[in-house]
Order: sequence, then structure tokens, then C-alpha cells
Amino acid sequence: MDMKETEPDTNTAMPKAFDPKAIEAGWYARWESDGLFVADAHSKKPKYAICLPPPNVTGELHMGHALNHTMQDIIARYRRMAGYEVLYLPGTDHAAIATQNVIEKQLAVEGTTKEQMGRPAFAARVDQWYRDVGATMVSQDRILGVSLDWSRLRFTMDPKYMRSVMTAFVAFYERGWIYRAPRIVNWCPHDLSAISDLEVDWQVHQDTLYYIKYPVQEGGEIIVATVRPETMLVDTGVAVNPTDERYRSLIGKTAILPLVGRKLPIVGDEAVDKNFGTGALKVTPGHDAMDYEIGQRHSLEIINGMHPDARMNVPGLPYDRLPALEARERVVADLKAQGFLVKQEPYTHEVGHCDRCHTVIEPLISDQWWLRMETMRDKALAASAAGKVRWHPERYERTYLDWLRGLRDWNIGRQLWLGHRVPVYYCENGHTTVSVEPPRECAECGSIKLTQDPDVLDTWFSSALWPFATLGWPEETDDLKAFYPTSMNSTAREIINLWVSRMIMTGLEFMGEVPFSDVAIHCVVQANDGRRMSKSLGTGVDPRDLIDRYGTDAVRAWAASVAMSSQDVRFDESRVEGYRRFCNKLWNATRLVLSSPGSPTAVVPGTLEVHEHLEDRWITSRLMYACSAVTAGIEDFEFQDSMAAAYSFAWNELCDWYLEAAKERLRAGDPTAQDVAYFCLDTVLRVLHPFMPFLTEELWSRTPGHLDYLMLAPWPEPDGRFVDLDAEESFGEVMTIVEEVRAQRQAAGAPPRGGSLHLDQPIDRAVATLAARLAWVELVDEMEGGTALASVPARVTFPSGSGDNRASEAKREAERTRLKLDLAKSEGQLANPQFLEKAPPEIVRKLEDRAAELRAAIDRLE
RNA sequence: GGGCGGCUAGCUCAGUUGGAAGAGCGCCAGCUUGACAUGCUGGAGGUCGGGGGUUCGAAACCCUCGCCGCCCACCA
Repeated sequence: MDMKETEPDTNTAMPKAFDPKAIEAGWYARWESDGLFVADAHSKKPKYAICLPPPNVTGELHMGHALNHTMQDIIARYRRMAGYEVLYLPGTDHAAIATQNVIEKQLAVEGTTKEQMGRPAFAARVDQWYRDVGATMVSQDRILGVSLDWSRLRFTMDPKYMRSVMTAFVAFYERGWIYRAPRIVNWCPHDLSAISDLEVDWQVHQDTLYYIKYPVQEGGEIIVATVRPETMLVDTGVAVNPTDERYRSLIGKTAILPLVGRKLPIVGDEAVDKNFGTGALKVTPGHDAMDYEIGQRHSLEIINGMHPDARMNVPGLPYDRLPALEARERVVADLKAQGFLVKQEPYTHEVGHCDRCHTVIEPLISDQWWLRMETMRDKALAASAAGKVRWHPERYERTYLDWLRGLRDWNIGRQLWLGHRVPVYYCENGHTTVSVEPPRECAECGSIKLTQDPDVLDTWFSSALWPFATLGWPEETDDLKAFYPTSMNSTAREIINLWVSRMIMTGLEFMGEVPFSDVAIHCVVQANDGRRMSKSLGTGVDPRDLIDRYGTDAVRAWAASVAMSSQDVRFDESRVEGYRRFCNKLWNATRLVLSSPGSPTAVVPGTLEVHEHLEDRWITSRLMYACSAVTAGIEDFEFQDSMAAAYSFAWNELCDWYLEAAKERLRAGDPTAQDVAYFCLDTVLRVLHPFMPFLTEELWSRTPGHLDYLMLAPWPEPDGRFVDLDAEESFGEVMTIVEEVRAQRQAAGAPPRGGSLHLDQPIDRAVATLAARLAWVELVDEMEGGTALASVPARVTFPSGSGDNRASEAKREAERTRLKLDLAKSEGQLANPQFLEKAPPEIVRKLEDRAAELRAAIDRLE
């Protein structure tokens, strides 16, 4: 924007328009350098703690971060103002598998691979990345105005944090919950690692279902169906449902595997679905989880038919070392040639992909580290039953509990190049030593020739410890004592099970208490066409672009207004723009009040008597309402309600009505008007500060008597003395009259100001004078003709057009029709005896009042 | 396969115990009104996804169907 447009006004020294860029960085730097974000573990105040969900150090702040960090910062700032000692702790996550993939992609662009670089060079590259990108992500939260305690910045690969991770591993190991065992796992052929069930991304595939004939040794044949014919090469059985009449006689017989010749026992197993395919299942225990279990039940042989890179491992067969898909084609061709392929049909199903590199997952047998979850699961279930964790919205508690109830052992080992190495050491004599610090010698035989297990831990293993590892656990630090359990956690619903559930379990296990009492799940922002926001689809919106164009406060206000409002929301830029206008509106409202002459009489706004003027009584009453509504919205995690209440108060009540009503008094330096205006501004800036920290701090600093920070100002408590329902009712009448006169004026084509209002019957004098003033008409004692109003017994005339031209008459006619229609509806309902009998009396009375008003209005118009 | 959420004005969304349908944007008309044209004023626009039911009364509660989206799940 051209700065010339915003030249200072001589009266106020405030530019005409709010320019976010001019103030944001300055305020953040001042808050930070004055230590306003730093928590004091020794404070006597009640504590409120939030550990920022550590963003993966894989890139940049996205929309999810913007929503989540805004939400948390709203709460952190609110709690500080409300008298709490707030710890809002930042950090980042090394995100082993995700980071490895990001860096591998960069290497590919550079024409190299991590294998070519070797481990040490790759590790150095990763360290450099963590330093650079970690710094970038920190700066992004500063731009967002997030009041994080940077003195306590944590990283999951920090030496202290690693010690926490090792301690947890050893503790689990010593409880006997960690074990190593071969099982079917989700194997990613690209990352050459196992991943957990939760890291598998299921995608719909259009595939082919092949029906293959297996001859039976004792005579006849059995036909099986499969989408992965290449796996038949390592089939070790055929299964049918024991209740299936078609196949019952075959159980116990032997099938001959085509192309291979292996003898396959035919077994009966309940797991087989009679209605799928032919009802007969080829059993491949080495490459399918269900087959593995069937195999276990019937002691079938397990053959591993695949190398880690998804090439076939079938020595002696022509398919050996072929990639799975090529092998599939060859197998199908050979089956067809030899007459074993009965038929093939299109088949739609879901196929697991690695959620980080999107490679198709191959289920295969692998020796892995497992963590038993039973005890922790039971403690977590008990904690929920005891109401220790409140979910917002509540329905997500069930999502969490359902998953928890079906929980199985967690595969915590990964075969990646980066991450926390498993603290397990082997000696040359085959002994195992598990210890937090690298041991000097074998615990059993004293051998000093030790090698560490090559596996690293699942990233989520370390994230699971976040709420207490960041506070120093296992040391009994002051922070840990002061701030654990923390108060709230908020995140995206997709990691409820991956992360939130595991924090609850480890928190209960190691700290004996749930890690936080509230969990808030924010919505997902979709692209404006309803698709997922993603960089690769080109549907992403970068929060920094928005901040650039609309300012941080507008983006935060928007984030607050959508984050908890529903499950998903489509991105609508016009809403962000709307909040930018709101910022500007507040800016100019402040400018108006500041331009009133003299200095405010009241040192503390809101301390003068406000009885004299109706508008003063009204706006202060509305202020109390708005103030309570904003507070309730934050307390209830319904930030959209807070924003709506503050917005409509500030714009539709304070600016549209109060400032218009009090403008002349302000210009005249009326102390009460100034007091009320400053009171409203002061309060609304306070309650908006958590949502729009920069603008509110700037405006507050410009209003008289504010040398300190708004950020440190107390949260306003509604004062019952200002609640004035009579004033609200009277002012409501003013608004009705003013709006009707305005409408009549426009219908008459009259100029914006001028004209007369005559009361045919007396009404409240204060209402009449205020209404006349706001409607720009003169209250007169005598009047000939004129246009009758429906809302009050009064007539109005305007300078030119005099209120009786055709447009005006048409409008009056339409109004009469509408009123009559309404009256007919009301009377109809009042004529219904069942309504009179069964509806609550106050509802009946309300309707009667309304009918009476309608009749009066119709009379006036006729 | 199970579960959850959504379907309200042209668009994006509010509507908390059932008691006269709302906002922002867009649209139309009028305003260089001494805070703001990032503004002000007036206005048009909705049988609240379809169909049943409960009730004096349903956008809201129940049933059912239809789309859209998400989560969970070892049916080849």
C-alpha cells in the first residue's frame, strides 16, 4: 500500500487506515524482550500449561498449524490475563520417517542417494536440516504472534530429551513389556522399514481378482481367488470354512500348488468367508496377516517369498528377484498357459500405502520390537471412566476409546537411518544389555565387544513422552513439579490415536496422572472446492500469504472463528478479508474516540455515573453481555462464539449505534461520553486481545493512561451494576423507530437528512429525542399530513417528496400486507384451543402481545 | 464392514435445553454524512437434502433414504 494514503491525521496522529505490517513485528519483539512469554515455575499463581504439539521439522507452517497455534495462544493469553502463571512451551519433532523422506527427495533432485553418501554424511545433512528448518519454523510462530516461551524450546533429538526416551524404553523393558518377535508387519519397500498400523494410508485401487485352480491330490480340484497371484508361489495351505458344505469333504486332503508343485494341506477355518470369491482361500502365512493367523492355528509352514525391496525371493523359480508386479504378470501368464487360470474379474478394494512415501505396503514377516499395551490401555480406560480427560467436542472421546479397546501390541522399531537408536546392546557371546547410557561391558559376561541394535524407535514413541519429557523427566525438575499435569492439548483429529492416546498412556504410566485435562480437536480446513489442502494438489493455502495480505490479527480472528465450529470447513478468503475490515473498524473507532477534545476525566474508565443518557446506559449494559459471552466462548472451547460476540458488539452496537449517538457529546468533550467510550474500548480491546493481539495492544497503548502492556492487563469481569434491561428495551425502541424512518426516507427519495417527526401520542421522551436525532429528523409539535409509522404512533415528513409519492405508498402497502399476514398467523394459532391449553403460559402471552402490537401497527398505517 | 460429521439465502457458514429463519461475502438502489468508501443507509434473496413420524408447535427430537467428507477395520 502507498504510505501517502495513510498520512497522519492532525488531530489524532493516527493514520487513517490500520496497517498491520507497521506494528506487528515491533510488538512481538517488545513482548519477547521484556520476558512476557517466560513462565515462572516458582510463581504463587495457579498454573496453566500447554505444551505446543511439536511440529515435524519437515517444512513449513501450514493451515493446520495456524489454526492450532492460534487456538492455544488464545487460551494462553486469556489465562495470563485471568491471573494464571502460564507455561506455553514450544518445540519441534525430529519426525524420523517424514524427515528422512523429505531429505531423500532433495538428494534425488541433487542426483544422489543416502546410500551413495553413506551414513555419516547423511547424518550431517540431517543435522544441518534440523538447525535450518527448525529456525524457520520458530520464526513462523513469531509471525503468528504466538506467545511461546522460547527460553524453553525443546527438540525431540536434544540430548536431554533423548535421555527421557531411553529412560522410558528401559523402564518398559524392565517391566517386561518390550520384546522382540517375528510377526507380519506393514513393510515399506521404499523406506526399508516396518511401520505401524496407524501409519498405513489406505487407498482405493482398481485391481483384478484372479480365480486359480489348484488340483487336489486325492482327486478333483479347488478354486481360490486372489488379487495378488504372485504370492501363491509361497502358499503353504488352502483354507475353507468348516461349515461350508461345498468343501467339507476336502478338509484334510492335499492340494497341489500350480507352477511350484508344493503340497498344500486343506484346512477348515472359521475366518474364511464363504461368500467371498469361491469360498476357498489360498493361505500365504508369510505375506498376509489373516493368513498368518490361519497358518498359526493349523501349523502351516511360513515361507518368506519377498526381499525387503519387494522383489520376489523364490530361489529356483523363474520369478526369483522380479519386482512383485512383474512377477504377477509372469505368474498370471504361466497360469493361463497351463490352464490353471479359471477367470479374472475387475475388483475394487483398498490397498495400504506408506503414509510418508506412499509406496504400496507389503505385509511380510519381520523380526521387530514390540511394546505390550494392556496395562497402559487399562489405565487409560480407567482414567476416562473417571472423567480425567475432557474432550472438545465430546464425540471424539468415543473415537479414542473405541480404538483403545481394540489396542494391540505396538511395533516400536523402525529400520530407518535417523531417529532414536534402540538402547539395546549385544555382546559377542549373544547376551543382551539394555541401558540408558551406552554400557561399557556386557551386563552378563563382562565382554567389552558390544554392538548396538541397529533399529531406531518409532517417532511417536518419543512424541508420546512430550508433556513430561519437555519438563525434564526423569529428573524431578521445578518445571515438572510446577507444570505437570499440563492443562490442555489441542491437535488435528488424525493424530488422536497416533499421539494423544499415547501421551495419555505414558503420562499415566510414568507420572501417575493424565498429561492434560482438556483435549481440543480442531477442524480441517479444506480447499474452497472441498478437496484436501495439499501442496501436491496445488490446493494449499500458505498462512504466511494470508498474513501478508490481511495481517496476522485478521488471520487469527478467522482461525478462531472456524477452528472449533465444525468438523471441516471450506476455505473462504472473504472471511479473512472480513476480519481485516474489522481490524480497520476498531482502529477507526479508537481514532474517533481519541479525537475528542480534552483529557478523559475518569482515570479508570467506567467509573463515572452513566444514568443520564439512554445510550450510555444501553451500551454499558451490552458491554457486560459481550464480555461474558467472549469469556464463555473461550472457557467452552467455542472460540467462534467469542469472536461473534466481540464482533457484533464492537461493530453493530458500539460503532453503528453508540458512537453515532454519542458523537456530538464526544466532540464537545463531554466527560461521561468519553468515560463510557473509553470504557467500552478498553474492555473490548482486552477481551479481543487473545484473538487479535497486535491490533489490540497497539490501540490500547494509544488510549490514555496505558503505559503497561495490554497483554498483562487483567481480564475484565462483568459488573452487574451496568446491566440495565430497561435501557436495552428503550434503546431497542429507538432502533426500531430510526430504522423505520430511514426506510421511509429512502422510499420517499428524500435527502439523507432533514424532515420532521411528530408524535401523535406521547412516548418516552428520551426514546423520542434520541430516535429523532439519529434519524436526522426534527421533533415537532404540529404537523399536517405526513407518513404514519408502524412502530410508534407518529408521523414523519421529509423535505422533498414529502412522504407521499408512489414508491413510499407502495412500500407502506407492502408493509401493511406483511403485518396482516403475520397477524393472521398469530391469530390462527391463538384460535387453536390445543395451543392455549398445552403451550406454556408465557409463550401464549408473548403471542398475544405480539398480536396486539400488530393490530396497533396496522391501525397506524391505516 | 463398523462408526462419526455435514447437507440452512448465489457462495462460505452461525443457529446451546423444540416456541415468530441469521451473519459475512456477493447482488440491487442510494450516500465525497467531520472515525472508517477496508465506510454508511435501505433492499432483494431461504417450502432449513428427500420422505415419514412424535408434538398445540420441528431447521432442531425419532425413523428412513440420498448424496459429500472423515476415522476405524487382518475378507482373500
